[in-house]
Amino acid sequence: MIDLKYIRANPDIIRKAICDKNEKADLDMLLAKDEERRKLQYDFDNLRARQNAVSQTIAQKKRAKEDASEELKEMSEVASQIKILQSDLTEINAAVEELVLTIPNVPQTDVPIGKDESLNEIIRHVGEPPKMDFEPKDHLDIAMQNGLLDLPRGAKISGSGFPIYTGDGAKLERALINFMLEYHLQKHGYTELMVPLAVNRKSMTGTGQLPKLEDDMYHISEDDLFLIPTAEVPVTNIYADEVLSYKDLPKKYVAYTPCFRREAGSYGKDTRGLQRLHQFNKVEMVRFVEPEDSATALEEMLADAEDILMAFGLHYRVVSLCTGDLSFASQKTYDLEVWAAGSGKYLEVSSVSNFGEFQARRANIRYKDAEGKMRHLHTLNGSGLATPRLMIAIMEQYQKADGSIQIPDVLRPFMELRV
RNA sequence: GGAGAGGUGACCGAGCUGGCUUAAGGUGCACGCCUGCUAAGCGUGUGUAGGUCAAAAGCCUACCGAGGGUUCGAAUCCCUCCCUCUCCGCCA
Repeated sequence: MIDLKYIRANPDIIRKAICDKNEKADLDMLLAKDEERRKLQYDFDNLRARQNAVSQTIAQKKRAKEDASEELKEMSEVASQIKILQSDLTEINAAVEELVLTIPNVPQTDVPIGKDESLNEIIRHVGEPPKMDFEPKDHLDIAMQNGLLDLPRGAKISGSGFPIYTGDGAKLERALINFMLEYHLQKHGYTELMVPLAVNRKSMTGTGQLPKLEDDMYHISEDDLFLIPTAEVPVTNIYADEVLSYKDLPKKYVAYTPCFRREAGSYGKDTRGLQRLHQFNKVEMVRFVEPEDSATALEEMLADAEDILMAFGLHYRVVSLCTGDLSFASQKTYDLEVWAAGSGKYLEVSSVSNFGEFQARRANIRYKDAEGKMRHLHTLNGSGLATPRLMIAIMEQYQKADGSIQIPDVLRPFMELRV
């Protein structure tokens, strides 16, 4: 969340951020409630001060066996006033809190302004589309021909968007996950975590999925738990309500998890095969850094994700999201889009974002800097990578004329483990 | 799910027959002093958040797992919930 003091001091910046991000937060209501809150707080504090002072007097008089009935009479009046103020204060604090949580993060100044993805900025292309002397097939056709997927039966047991990977398809999926994990561990210095796949409401609020995206998530009502839409949620929240030392930073974690997304209300578009799923696998990178380091860390994480695509020898492009396409919590985001040769388009396989202190405030993650000052740290995360579209790209970019697939060399050892 | 014990400041830990605790004491940390022997001793300081203020200082308020309640006054009494530990039950 944004610092309330900052909002109060810079309402225009916030107003512009809400507008640029196509959000619908009621800033004026928030400012009015905040004003009201401060008045109440002031009255409450003064009354409390009075009560504390007189209570001391009462205690002294009682000890000296003196009469304190006059003070007691006054205090019974004060106490009832305090009670009223207290409940008003509780109410208004909750209202302010609720409103603050609807204020989106402020985009960085170098983020292109635009209302939707059509105004995203393509930063660069890397590699070349493979040259083929035959008509490339679509990944679903390739997968069917090679027996890698069974989507109808996935749909039967769960619903559409829940894929079954079969035989070598399952093995390839597992190889991708293992390769990416090991790559980030060995070459990029991350620490691996295995984390819960169901998290509570507090965690979802901490990273910013709630309250906005509740309808997009699978919810276990009996226990009020949510299936994670990304490992970002459990991993970022591991330090919620904690105070770290600057000596502990930066922290770099990588975690593989399945991800679950209801994506309420989105049908039809780009849903063929593995393009858009309710359950998919993803290797996620998360960093906790000092504020001064987050801009650099973002570029590093982008490079970490790109390394995977380059290791696979895939053609892709790097996109900087415009304000309208930025997520609620993000200050700046790069997407990596990989070339799907069969369908002739670029597919998003990674999103790398800097959240500044936005998530750290929400989740209450702080650290003591070298001067001993308590500060909110910065969080970042990036997919490294999501597997379904990566697999699409591998199938489509590495297909041969006969419909078979030539697995990238770096994956071979992961496909051929022997027991 | 059942029974018992417990959750106190960065950490350990006292207080828990309500007011003389602005949460004792210790460890750690910071600064200073002392000392020739790989360290110890002594002294001082040491949280977070909100408010007030142009700002700082100062002052006020809140915070002893969370939320309610009783009371003039709650770390301390009562209720609900969460979590941890031990034992039992159930289960991969």
